[in-house]
Amino acid sequence: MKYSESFVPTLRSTPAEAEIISHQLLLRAGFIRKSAAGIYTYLPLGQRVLKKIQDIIRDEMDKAGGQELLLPIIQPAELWLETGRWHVYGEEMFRLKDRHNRDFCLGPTHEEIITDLVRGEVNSYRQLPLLLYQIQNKYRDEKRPRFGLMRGREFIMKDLYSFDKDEEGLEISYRKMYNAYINIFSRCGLKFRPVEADSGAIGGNVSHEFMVLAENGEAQIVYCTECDYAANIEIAPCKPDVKEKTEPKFMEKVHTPGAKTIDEVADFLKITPQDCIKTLFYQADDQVIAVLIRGDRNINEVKVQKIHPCYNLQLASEEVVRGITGCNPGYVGPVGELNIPIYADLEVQYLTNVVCGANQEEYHYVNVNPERDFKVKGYFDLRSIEPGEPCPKCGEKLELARGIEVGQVFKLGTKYSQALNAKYLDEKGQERLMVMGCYGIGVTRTMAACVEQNYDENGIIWPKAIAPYHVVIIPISAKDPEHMRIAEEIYQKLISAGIEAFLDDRNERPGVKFKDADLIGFPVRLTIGNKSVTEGLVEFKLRTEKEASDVALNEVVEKVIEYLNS
RNA sequence: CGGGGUGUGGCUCAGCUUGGUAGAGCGCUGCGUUCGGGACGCAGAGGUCGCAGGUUCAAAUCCUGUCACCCCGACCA
Repeated sequence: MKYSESFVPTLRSTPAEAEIISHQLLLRAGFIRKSAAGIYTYLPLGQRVLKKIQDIIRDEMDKAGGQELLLPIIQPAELWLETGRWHVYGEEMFRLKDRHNRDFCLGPTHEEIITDLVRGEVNSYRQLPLLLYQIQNKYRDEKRPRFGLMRGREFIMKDLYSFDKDEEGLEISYRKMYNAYINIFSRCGLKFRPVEADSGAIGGNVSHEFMVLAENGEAQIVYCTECDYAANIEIAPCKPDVKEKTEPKFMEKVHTPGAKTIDEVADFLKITPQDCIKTLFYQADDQVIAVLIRGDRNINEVKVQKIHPCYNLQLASEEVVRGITGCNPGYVGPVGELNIPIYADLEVQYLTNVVCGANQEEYHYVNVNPERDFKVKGYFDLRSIEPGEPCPKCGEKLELARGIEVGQVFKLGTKYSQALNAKYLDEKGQERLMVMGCYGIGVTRTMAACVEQNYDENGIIWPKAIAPYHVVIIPISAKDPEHMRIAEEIYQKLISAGIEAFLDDRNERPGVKFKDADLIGFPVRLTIGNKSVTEGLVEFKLRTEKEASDVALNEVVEKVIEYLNS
């Protein structure tokens, strides 16, 4: 492609709407443009990158036995009513009606539609296992689309669904996908980590997320410095810090004016947050529950939701807390009759003579002892793990990192085959439910994640495998016929050799061309200048390197190929 | 959905407090000088100031409503 004939609108200044680096650079370098909040147009360069990612995905899916198909975006409400998700999905779903007033939605995911397909066509164990996938747009009316491609309302996703006879079959399919994902993200040139994950609303019990490591990733993960253990912080199990019980003392009510937070209370009473019980009230659908945790710990809401299943869990409003306790949330505690379920973190049971709110404005209790002074529904692992704690697998130290979730694999089991009655006849003529798995990759998010991980102050640094073009050729002066002739010659040679070359033939000053080349992030840059004319040398520079080197004209193609294959 | 903020040429922004009929830089067009890291000069093109209503002789500016977009929180690939 020649720059003069291309549609690559680069921007000098960063559009005000872009906050994170991938959004800024993809806009500036002419890869994407926004159409509406969370909805983007992929310009030619962006589309090229997406296609490369998709091609890698296709290759690995096919190798793992997947078959590509294409499911509809517009899906009938009936299927979603059958699984109950028409209501569960709520506001997140884009809904529409046809002219006959029938309900449809834009598919946020495709479990329903694929299970419907398979239940109609597959009825014998001979037809299983089946691995079907698509690369398709997904629609989710996010409460808050943000960060450019990271959280869009329309995005491209690869989703594969596995249908197996039984759990053993599912295990095999799951392994295949897990390994395929490792291949895919490795080939994309990403630094990533598979981690154990929560299966969330999609359902199932076993799940892994694939996290691209990036400083401003939204997800927090912990990983072991010794073994291969890694998990989303949401599910990493915590061992309680067991403390020796001391002699219980008399519980007393003390005046603690203005001390509402744990830190303020600890400060006021000259104790540490570890000597406090933090009491939080949660709205769990239409019920209110209380959760107790040691003062220095953080509650993990995913874990709370596991032991108290509900659709929606959020901190209760101040009014609700007042309604139950009669006081400000800063002075609440488990002592006394709350008449709501109280759950406590495992560590709470080891506390003796600690402090908690007295359910009275400006008062706390001291020398509170669990079981003696209050009862709970049970002790569970309800907190978030912290860096430095022991690995649940080997006991060594855990470290914390941030990541961008680009893929997730789930064992669904029979959740959808049950709801949609997807059955087959086994060898004995017995009717059995298919056992399913689903496996997603956010294609557009992967592109953004890649930029988050590969950039410098001048622009994007694309990994070779997914760069929109391999090489940019810059003739220093478009007016110098010799520069142009040599540039054109190299351009043609590269193309003949199957290399994706981009010739910057614009009549611009060299600085402009260098800036754009860096911004766009071509892995290799070839500069043709006077030295090319007089000495037959071309400047060869890698986007990842600071320094350039001179290469003889007739060795350039070879050198490029050598680098691209390395 | 709660909280905060912003809408003025393609992009970044000033003007708004104190109403008087729209500006700068970048980008774009033409000519000239330049030419190895976002050049310079001259001459141009381009804006119903998000939209609707109101106040006023007069509204980008004041008032009301509305829409869009961005950021922070709770949910997700």
